Amino acid sequence: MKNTIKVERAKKNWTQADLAKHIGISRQGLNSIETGKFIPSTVLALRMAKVFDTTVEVLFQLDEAEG
Amino acid sequence: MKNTIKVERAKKNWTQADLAKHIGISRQGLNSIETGKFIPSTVLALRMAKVFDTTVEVLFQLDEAEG
DNA sequence: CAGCAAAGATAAGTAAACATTTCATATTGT
DNA sequence: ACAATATGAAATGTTTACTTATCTTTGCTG
Repeated sequence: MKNTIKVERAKKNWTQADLAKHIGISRQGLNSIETGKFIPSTVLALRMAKVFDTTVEVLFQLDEAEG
Repeated sequence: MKNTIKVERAKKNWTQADLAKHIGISRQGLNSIETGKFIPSTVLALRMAKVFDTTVEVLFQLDEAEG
């Protein structure tokens, strides 16, 4: 799964630590999500979409193998 | 977190087993998601939204404590 | 009423998410 | 270039998503 977290973060000029704090996870946890090391729960995805004022579908995109 | 999986399933006249097969998880796993026993991964949420031709936000709603 | 399919629930086990700590490597400002 | 800050990443440990199996309940249909 791909994501556009870094882009959305840049729009708000937030660090990983900033975003992590907003959605209630550790900085390292967010880093692992952002770099695709693990799949976030739907709660986290919804929280992220909310703070970025966008949708889960915009933030996360399934790739071929997952579709 | 609340969800409208049952409603969407009813629209398509699918059983839990049908939906589970479509998104690639066990029937019991889907049952546990549908009844709120655990939070699905974003991949599953996106797959569900896709097969129902809707969005993750429509299928899953954070409640107060999670918002 | 019998019998089957759909659904809910629970227990035990596995895999993966997420935390914490720590260290290395950019990137940026002065 | 130097220092401070931001990011990437690995090891270890805990929690939780998810599987498989089993049992019960509900509702439908012969």
